[in-house]
Amino acid sequence: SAVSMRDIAQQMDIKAASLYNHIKGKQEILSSLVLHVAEKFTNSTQTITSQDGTALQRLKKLIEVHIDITVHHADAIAALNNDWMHLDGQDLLDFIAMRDQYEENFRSIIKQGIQTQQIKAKEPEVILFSILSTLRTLYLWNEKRGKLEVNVLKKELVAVLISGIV
Amino acid sequence: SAVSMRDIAQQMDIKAASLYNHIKGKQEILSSLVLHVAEKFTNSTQTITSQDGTALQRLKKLIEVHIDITVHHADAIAALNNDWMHLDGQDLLDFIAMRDQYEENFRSIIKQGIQTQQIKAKEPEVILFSILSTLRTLYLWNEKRGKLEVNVLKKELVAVLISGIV
DNA sequence: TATTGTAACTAACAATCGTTAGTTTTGTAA
DNA sequence: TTACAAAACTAACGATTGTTAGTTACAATA
Repeated sequence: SAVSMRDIAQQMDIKAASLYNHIKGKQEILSSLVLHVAEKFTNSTQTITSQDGTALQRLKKLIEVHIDITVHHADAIAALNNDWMHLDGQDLLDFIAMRDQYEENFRSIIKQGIQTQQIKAKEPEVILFSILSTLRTLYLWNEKRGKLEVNVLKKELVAVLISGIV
Repeated sequence: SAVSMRDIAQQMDIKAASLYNHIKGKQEILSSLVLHVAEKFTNSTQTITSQDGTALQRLKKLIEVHIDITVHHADAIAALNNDWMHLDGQDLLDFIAMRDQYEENFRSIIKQGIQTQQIKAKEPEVILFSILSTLRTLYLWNEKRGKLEVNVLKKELVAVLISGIV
């Protein structure tokens, strides 16, 4: 609601009513933005989970893929993070299902790592939350900052999230 | 804008107009929520920065204090995280000044740690961003989850953020 | 040249927003 | 019992919202 249809139209140098020649309504803008990237995230974890590798290799890959998607879809991710709860009907249900699946895949990789003793036996939820929080906020920080080169960013962030800072 | 004055009034079992016997307007609700906790955060970093101790001791203390404030002011922190940009006039300027000061204190502790070699020589901004993202999102996760006991939460989170997970 | 589909436009709608004015109820102190 | 202040109420305001109806401009195709 922070952006009106008239705001959007103005940015496109047309009138608000003209938007309706192209889209069904405001909700469609939101859902096409959000569901599109949500699928990307969910599909990528699904792929990684189904491939083989140690938990740590998978976790590293997961972080790198998340960074890639973030860098290439910063705007849509802003919508996803802040406005997913304003999706309606089936769109909302679909989003929640995808988010749950994404988190569940993430969680299972962490648990696998704890079981094989590659990861220290901490509360898995604390680890999951800590990593996910950082990744989900990356879109904000990446444009504010002087934009590190993507590969440098990956390397540094993987190191900090996995090995800590000491 | 996701919450109307009529919504707020309904939760209080009064009519919207009656709110104006107690407050000046909607903006006052926002600013009193946000500025109050913002001061808490900024004051606490200021105190820690002025006390002595190694960088790592300070960093640990900083994380613990942030967790304390979060647990005790979850609702106001939701407003701070999501709606600080809707503050107006001097309130907005004050908030930004406090936020900048908070981050600057955080940053200087990290840099101090790198200089004394207590902290690995990574990009300080990546470390700052990673820790702050996690702390800022804690309010969301803390109510969703089964609420770990505060001291357990502190111990686990400090360990994950500082020592990593391997 | 005539036709047709795309995409712009103006004007207006019903709903909702924050807020104000003016009035009534309620509880406490004199 | 009276007086007064606090806090509730009703009703309405002007502005803004998403959306629709109806119309016009324009480019490509037959």
